Amino acid sequence: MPEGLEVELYRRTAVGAIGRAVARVVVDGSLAPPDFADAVTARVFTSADRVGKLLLLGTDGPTVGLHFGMTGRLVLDGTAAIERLEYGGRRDDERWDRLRIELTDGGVLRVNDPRRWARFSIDPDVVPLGPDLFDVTRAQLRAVLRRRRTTLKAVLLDQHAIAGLGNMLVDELLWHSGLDPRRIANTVTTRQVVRLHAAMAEHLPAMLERGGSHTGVLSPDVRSSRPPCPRDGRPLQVATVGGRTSVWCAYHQR
DNA sequence: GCCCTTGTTACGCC
DNA sequence: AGGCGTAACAAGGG
Repeated sequence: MPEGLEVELYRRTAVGAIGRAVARVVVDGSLAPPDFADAVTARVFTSADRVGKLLLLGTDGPTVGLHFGMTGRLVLDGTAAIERLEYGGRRDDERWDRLRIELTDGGVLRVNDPRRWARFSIDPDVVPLGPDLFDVTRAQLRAVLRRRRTTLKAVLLDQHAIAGLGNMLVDELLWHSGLDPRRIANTVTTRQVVRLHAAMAEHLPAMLERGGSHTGVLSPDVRSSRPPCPRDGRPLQVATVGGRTSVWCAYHQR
């Protein structure tokens, strides 16, 4: 599913639309504001940025916001940013195109989303989002955890706290930093915050290089088949924490 | 054919 | 008041 890493790959694909003009917009009206198509038509793309899971396409007019939900894929000129998306559809079926931005040079920028959880916006408000997963400082991470009395898992999934982490990335980072997802956030020690921040700095870029949030130790097949913990051979636990299925090792994550 | 999956929001509770 | 937990949502796939 598109977490911050996948959306960063989408952003890199979207860079290919910079300098190109929009001829026509076809959009699923239930996923965008009423003025969306008019606001984008005849604009020229000027930039491709990202905050958390939100892709921001600058134009010579407004900024276009694309959010991909759980199964949204970005396709530019027939080339998908990610071919095989975890939990995404098996095919790139035309019926699942929720947004088609046809360019004057014959190219097309599409969002293909089987489950219709993508959302499209004009000049989206990024203020409520926390610091981006790649930019968050150790001090920011510490401050965010300090002021919350809910589970570590819930805080890290909260886009207002840190923008861009999803279920799989959070489990992966907690596994690397030896922290139990059920820990109450404001009981995490400074030393543990340092470990968590170091895990983000090391593993987020590494997973991005490998192709996304499914390339970690707790990969989707590990999550389903549940072998012993690759670190210490103890059984992995599975339970709902922070409202999401969580996988962790009760031996080395405390 | 039931049930799992996810990100976000709405809502009720304490 | 406001933080927290949970249900609901869509729909393909196992």
